[in-house]
Amino acid sequence: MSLKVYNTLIGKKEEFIPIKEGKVGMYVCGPTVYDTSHIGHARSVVVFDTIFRWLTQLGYDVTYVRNFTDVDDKIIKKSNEIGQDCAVITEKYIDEFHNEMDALNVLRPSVEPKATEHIRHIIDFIQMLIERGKAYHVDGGDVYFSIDSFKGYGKLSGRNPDDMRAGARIAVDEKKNNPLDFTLWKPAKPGEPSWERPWGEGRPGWHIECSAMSYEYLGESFDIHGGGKDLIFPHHENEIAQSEAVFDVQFVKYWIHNGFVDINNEKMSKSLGNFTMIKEVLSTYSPEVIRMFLLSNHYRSPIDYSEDSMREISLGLDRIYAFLERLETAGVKVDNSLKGDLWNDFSNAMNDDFNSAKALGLIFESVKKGNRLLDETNDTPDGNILETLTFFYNDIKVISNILGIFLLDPSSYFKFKKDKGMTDKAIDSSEIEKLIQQRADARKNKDFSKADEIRDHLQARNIVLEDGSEGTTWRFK
RNA sequence: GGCGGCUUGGCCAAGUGGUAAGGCGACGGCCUGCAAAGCCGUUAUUCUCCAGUUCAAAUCUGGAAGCCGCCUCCA
Repeated sequence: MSLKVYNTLIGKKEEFIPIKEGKVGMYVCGPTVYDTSHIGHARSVVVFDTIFRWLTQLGYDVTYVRNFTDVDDKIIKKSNEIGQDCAVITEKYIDEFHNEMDALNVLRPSVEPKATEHIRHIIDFIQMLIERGKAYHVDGGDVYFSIDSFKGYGKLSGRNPDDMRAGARIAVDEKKNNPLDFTLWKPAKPGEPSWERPWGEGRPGWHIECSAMSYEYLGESFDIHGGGKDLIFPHHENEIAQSEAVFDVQFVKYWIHNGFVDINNEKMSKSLGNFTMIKEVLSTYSPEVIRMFLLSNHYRSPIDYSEDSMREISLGLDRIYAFLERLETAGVKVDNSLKGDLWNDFSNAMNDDFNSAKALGLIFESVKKGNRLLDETNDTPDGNILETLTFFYNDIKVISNILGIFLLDPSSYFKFKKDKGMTDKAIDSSEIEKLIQQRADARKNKDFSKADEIRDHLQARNIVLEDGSEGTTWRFK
């Protein structure tokens, strides 16, 4: 089965055929680095990371570009507010972004260009647009893209420029030929980051960065351009206009857009004050839980963040790790040469527009089947059953490298959870061990009321005891 | 106002023409001194509603209702 992707440009799934055989050029809009990243940023990055991994798995030589917007009004505003140099701010948030993405198991893209390091290319790009009559500069130093000079404007977002012109929400700017014309270059105020240009000292607009940088690394025409749904208009529409106005060839073949992370079924927004930051989530849940959550819905659908949904995902991840641990205990070994039905089904799911939600369902099915086989053989499988279980184990391991989850050794996964609980709750394990020992003595003497008393006491502190064949262990509720 | 999307069991969710994956929860069982955990089993004749196309529809068409997003910075 070949890869099918949903292309925003045509509004449906189609077969993925790269422009150059065996190679894929992919550009994804990265963050504007002026603030802490939220869980919505994480979704976009994790989704495209998974897509990047899958394309690589399929054997494509992928050049993956994800930019940093490090010159922007919001950065300048922040700089003025806190009295720090823009470069200091952007460096800080780039570091933070990298740390968080590393924690989430996100692979570094092939290139991570910064706008400020490509001003030369941006200026050249604007110059080409002006020369072709697609852009114009006005008194005061602004340079605008002329919407009317590009006939395809609106083809990605399905908008008609004439309809939009009537829209009351677009502020009319006397200097623009058409109210929809957008900024390519804006004049700088004293003290702001700026670069010298024939048409005035200033800085680039947001949209032109991506056209210039994608051209630099991927050329006039490339395979995949991604980003959040909210970027379709105007950002990506404007990128198409800029790039196609200059080169006169199709800019991007496949446009891929991810849905939002909602809070209580609404988009996160400043006005609602419902942002959930990545670092906040990381302080509560393991990175794999977050990653699994982000991949548990189809990438184009909205996904609702809540404590409940995170708890559910966390339990599901425990289930998978418990199965892996059980396989290891039963002596099932990884044999990388084998690929089974699970891998096959998983591949089909990923080839169907990167359906990671379905893929996770398939894994749970295998977990269930595998547990049943282990039950039937009293955890001492051999022959065909051992082979089937080896297939499961192998396939899950290979899949873990695509989804970026359940990569840990099961025992370290469970140990991590416990250690984290102890740190968070400031629990001293030796005290717990002492109580467990007292309870064990009571049980030996058949003094069950005392034993239960100790257990209840610990339970009140969110500590649950588990009596196993090799003694009592404890964990957090 | 223009454009787009969504509505599947108690909750989350996959499923784009062939007769409802999966997770959480709940209930029953195994295990246990009793529990807990783990495992197993059961849990939607039905997919917001109405009409239509079809041998066949959650899936296609038309209409209604509700919800969400974009049109301004936004992943």
